[in-house]
Parts: sequence; structure tokens; C-alpha cells
Amino acid sequence: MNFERRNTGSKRASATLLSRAERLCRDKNLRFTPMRRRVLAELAASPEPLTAYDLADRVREEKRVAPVTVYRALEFLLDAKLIHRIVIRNAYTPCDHAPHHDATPVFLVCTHCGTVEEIPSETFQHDLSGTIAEVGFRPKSRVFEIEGECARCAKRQPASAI
Amino acid sequence: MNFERRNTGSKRASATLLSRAERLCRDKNLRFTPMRRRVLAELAASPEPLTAYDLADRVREEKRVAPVTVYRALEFLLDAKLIHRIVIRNAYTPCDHAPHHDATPVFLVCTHCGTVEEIPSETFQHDLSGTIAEVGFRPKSRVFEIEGECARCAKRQPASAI
DNA sequence: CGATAGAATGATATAACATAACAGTCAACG
DNA sequence: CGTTGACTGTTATGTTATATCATTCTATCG
Ligand SMILES: [Zn+2]
Ligand SMILES: [Zn+2]
Ligand SMILES: [Zn+2]
Ligand SMILES: [Zn+2]
Repeated sequence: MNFERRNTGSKRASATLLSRAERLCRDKNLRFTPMRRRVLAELAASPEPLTAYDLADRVREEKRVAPVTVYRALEFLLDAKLIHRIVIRNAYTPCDHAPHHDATPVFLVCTHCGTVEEIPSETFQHDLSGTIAEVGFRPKSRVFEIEGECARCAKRQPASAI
Repeated sequence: MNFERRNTGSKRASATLLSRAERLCRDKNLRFTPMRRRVLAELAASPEPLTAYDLADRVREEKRVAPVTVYRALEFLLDAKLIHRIVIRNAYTPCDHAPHHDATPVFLVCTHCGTVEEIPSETFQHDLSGTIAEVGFRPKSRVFEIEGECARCAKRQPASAI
């Protein structure tokens, strides 16, 4: 993999996400504890999604933590819609969209640099819902994830030499 | 189309799938070994997707096998497009569609009875591809999975009492 | 037929991801 | 204060997947 040109992970993005989290927790009377903040900060600072064990390793550099502690923080952040789980990676990534859209986004996961792009899916989801209603299925949660090559990586090696 | 009467583990469905596998392997000069046949038969006979360890347990009733052996059979069957992996379940299910369609199907996974329904997604995928091209992403593989209540289960307990 | 090369499987170990169970800590509130 | 509920610590275990190397099978060729 080539991680030279990482996007995100900037101080700007981290600060934005952290202050958003603070506001949200104040408003909803949730507790934005040091552990939760720390986990969210690590995710916001990473150019690619991190697994729970990745996070445990990073937090451990400062303070001993067991994986289960990280999983609890992740659960909180997922419930608060501050992060998403990337199922095909067993990993977690901060949410890119400030007030979160209603429809489940589509995640584009780059096999080359590992970055994840989150794109809204209102229209597709609407179209799909017709077909799904036809077969009588009542959806509760969705996973739309696509693996491939992101624009930046495609540009750098155009022929996509596997 | 009517998807209600899906693979419920009937001998009919199993036989169909197994003979399809045999034909396909003969045509492509692949080896449809006893282990691969056995794993496919177990999947075809199950009303819901099975994990590799589920499969190992079932095969073990007749003959001792290690999980890795099952994983190898699954890999073969996945490559041959005879089965699919249901990512949100870490489980495997036979493919319902005889000559497999080109687009990645959408899988509807029932949280109540565990069954999986495979539906084509040509239009959905087509719509998505426009947006994805806009951001310069080159897709290689896709996961579209929706969790919810299937028609049969919705019928049995209409109010969907959680 | 017997040698042999490649594919498949066996066997063991370990990695990677996730949860259970219970004890201790801390903050809020009356 | 003392109680209560939320959070975290600690240990153990469950679940899913892969690495590595030895052995067996199968097709092919001399
Ligand atoms: Zn989001
Ligand atoms: Zn990339
Ligand atoms: Zn299929
Ligand atoms: Zn059902």
C-alpha cells in the first residue's frame, strides 16, 4: 500500500469533529468522557479506518486499556452517529457529514491507500426501497460498501496495474 | 418475480445446485472434490447462511475436519460463484441465480428467521455508478446488504413488536 | 506401470476481532 | 453523606480467519 498522500487527518478536521461531538453531547446530555474523546480523536487523526485493536494500541501509548474499553467507546460514538463502522474492514471511521443525513451512506473504500469516502445515498436508497417493498421486506439497517481505487490513486498509476 | 419460495433447504434445490456445480466444474475443468461437494451440500440444505465453523461442525459428524479445510472449500466455491459471503453475518449462502447475473446482488437478511434473499441490483448499481464516476472512484467489488424483517416473518407478527 | 509434478487436504498453531461477567470508581442528586 | 446509575478496569473466553509445513491424492508422461 501507498500512504504518501493521505487526505484528512488534518488538525482542522479533527478539531471540527471534536467540537461537534462536544456540542452534540452537551445538547443531548450525554457524557463525552476522556476515553470517548480520545478514541474519537484517534479516528479523526487517521487517514484510514482503524480497528478496535489499532485504537487500543494507540491509546495504550499513553495509558493502559483493554480492547473492551475501546469497544465501549466505539459503541457510544456509533450510537451518537459520530462515527461509522466499515463492515468490510472490521474498522471504524469518523462521520464526514455534519448533521447526519437520514439515508445510510455509501462508503467507497480504496484498496490502495485505504481511505474511505462517505457519499450520501438518498436517491439510490429510494429506488431500492421500491424493489424491496415488492418482495415484502421491511428494512431496518443497511450496508453499502464498495471497494476499489480512489481518484487520487487512480491518477497516480492510471493503468491500474494489478 | 416471486421470491417467497426461496431455497428452504429442499432436496430439490440442493440437487439443482449440486448438479449445476458438477456441470460447471466439468466445463471449466475444475475439481469438484468430495469436500467441496460436502460443503456446498450443507449450504444448500440450510435455510440460513452458515459460518465456516458451523460447516466444520456439520462435516465433522461424518469425518474430522479442521476449519481451514472448510475455508479452502469456501474459497473455491466463492471463486466459482456458486456461493456468496454475507458480510454482515460472517457467513456463507448458496447462490440462487442459475447463470449468475453481472451486477452484485442485494442481499436481504431477516433478523428474525435468518434467511437471506438474493435480489438483482442492475438498476441500483447503474444509478450508483454515475455518482461514483463523478468522484473518480473505480469500483472493483461491492457489498449491498440490508437487515430487516422478511415478508414471511412480517406476516406472522404484523406489528413488528420489538 | 512407476515416476513425478501440481493440486488438494491434514494438522497444528496463531492471528485478528468481539463479548461476557463482575468488581471498582466516579459524578450527580436528594 | 449515602444512594444510584453510568462509566471504566480486569480477566477470561468466544468467534472468525490465516500461516505454515507435512502428507495424500490425481493426472500425466516416459
Ligand atoms: Zn456519516
Ligand atoms: Zn486511494
Ligand atoms: Zn448469486
Ligand atoms: Zn424472516
